Amino acid sequence: MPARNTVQRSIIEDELRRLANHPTADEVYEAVRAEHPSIGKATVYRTLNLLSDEGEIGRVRINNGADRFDHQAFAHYHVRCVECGRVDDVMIALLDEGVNEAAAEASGYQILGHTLQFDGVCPVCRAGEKNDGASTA
Amino acid sequence: MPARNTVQRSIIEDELRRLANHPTADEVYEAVRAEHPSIGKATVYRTLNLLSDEGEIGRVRINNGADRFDHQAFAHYHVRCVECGRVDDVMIALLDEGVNEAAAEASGYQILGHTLQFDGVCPVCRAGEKNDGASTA
DNA sequence: CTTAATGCAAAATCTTTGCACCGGA
DNA sequence: TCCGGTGCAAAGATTTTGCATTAAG
Repeated sequence: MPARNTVQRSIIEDELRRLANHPTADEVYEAVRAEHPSIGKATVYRTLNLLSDEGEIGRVRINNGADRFDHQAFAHYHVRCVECGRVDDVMIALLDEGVNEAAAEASGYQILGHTLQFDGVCPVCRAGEKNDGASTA
Repeated sequence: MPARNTVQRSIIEDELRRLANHPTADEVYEAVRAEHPSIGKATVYRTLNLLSDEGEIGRVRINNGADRFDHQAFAHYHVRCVECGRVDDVMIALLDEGVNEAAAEASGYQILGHTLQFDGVCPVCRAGEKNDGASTA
């Protein structure tokens, strides 16, 4: 396959693992640039795309705009805070295969997989709005 | 509740219902503009956002770029064709509430809801690539 | 009459691409 | 050597915003 083992590539992969959470491509870029100012944004985007295509890393598409990348390649679910936009892992059992089969029957599609994303309020934001109502930033 | 009942608003809502499928904001805009050339793109985007915030319509975020809007407000799932990008409804039973509860426990979030999106190949695209050779990795 | 909603275009986001040069295998 | 990778900036795609004007209530 492709993949030439460049320095940039491991730097980016490293940084992603270090950020550990679910950074956007731009956040990875900023982090990388902090230590290696000469690395270009395009390289970060290209590399992240490459890695996720290869299955080395995961990509989480969130309702808030930017894609986020996940250092964990194996399938798992995510939850997004509707208040602050943070994204965390949801380590619950994967849905039964029967769900995919039911979807195939209901839609006529050949189902390749699924994505389950939860929406909620993270512990921090819950604490911050003890009261309720008006979400003031 | 809607704030002000403008003509544009019902035109846009109407058009969305007529398109029926899962058009992007831009597709709605084009359709609306065909009959009402004076309506601006920003109004379409603003109205679509407004309606989905109000829960009048649904919003589906897809992996291929633009958001799509759904004239059906009630919760249901979607499948996206990885070949052509088409989006269709998947009318299967909603996941058990237990899933949300499990997610809440696993993440510490207060879970408000979830989104389940399937990826697959639509009937049309499957027909177009008859020979598959079972090489689906 | 009041003021939210509209329309237009410019601005803001996020991501990809063209091109010349560089470095890994 | 050879050609994919890189860096830079400009181009693309999508969505939002500022502001004067219009129209709903």
